[in-house]
Amino acid sequence: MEKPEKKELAFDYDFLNKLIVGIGEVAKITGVPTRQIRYWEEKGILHSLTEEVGKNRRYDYQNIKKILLIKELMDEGFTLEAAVRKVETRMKVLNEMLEKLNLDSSPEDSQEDR
Amino acid sequence: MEKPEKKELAFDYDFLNKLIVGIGEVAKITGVPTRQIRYWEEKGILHSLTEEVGKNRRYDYQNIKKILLIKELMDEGFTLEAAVRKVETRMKVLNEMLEKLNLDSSPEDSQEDR
DNA sequence: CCCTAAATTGTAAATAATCTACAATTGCAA
DNA sequence: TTGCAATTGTAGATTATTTACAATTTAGGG
Repeated sequence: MEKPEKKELAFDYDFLNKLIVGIGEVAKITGVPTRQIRYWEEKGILHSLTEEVGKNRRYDYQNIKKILLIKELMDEGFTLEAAVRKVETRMKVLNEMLEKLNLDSSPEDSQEDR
Repeated sequence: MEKPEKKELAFDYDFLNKLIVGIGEVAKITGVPTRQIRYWEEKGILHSLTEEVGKNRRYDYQNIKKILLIKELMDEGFTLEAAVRKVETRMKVLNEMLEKLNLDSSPEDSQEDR
């Protein structure tokens, strides 16, 4: 059912987990300007992984995904608040999914071909 | 319409494609210090997506993957050169795979402007 | 041990990117 | 028009990255 090659790429939950990105890259990835990202965060919509105030903001996969989803909805005409409300439930699904996948792959990994 | 939830996470090739990361984040993700990443690049092993000299280096999924693979091999005792040689073939497989997946998933993606 | 080349590391000075905070502007609906 | 949500602008300070030159460590062969 599955080729050995496939495993290599499909899929890198491990990678997604380690993923950390600065605000500039998030802007490039999502198309949402840094200024706007900071604004959303200031409103409590996003929660970046900032270590301490003054230090640069860091975003994980979930954060980036959330930004993308909100942007999509707003492009369709939703207000920020409505978009956030709508995205909230999708994020719950996403989080549960990631959590589940983590449990599967965490116990003892990386004994790959060598 | 076309959104089975499963596809949402599994698998985000689209996301991997847009992914761009700064050198600091790459270091945190891979565990390879920034100084060493620059050294490898200077040797021609890596090719970051730097727009112009003086500007910050940017890395995509393939770059990060390559760094991770090289690091793994070196941790096992390979020299840098040997590790690079070994990784080169794996990267070819990875690239082909990504390319193929791109062809499959690209038509779905719509407006991207702004 | 000595030598050589590979591999890595250190650091200064300049530049790029991000930070916070305060203010201004736009868009829309009542 | 008024009011509020949403966004945008920017100055000045701070953090992160850049290049370049040099020093250090590591592994093998002689």
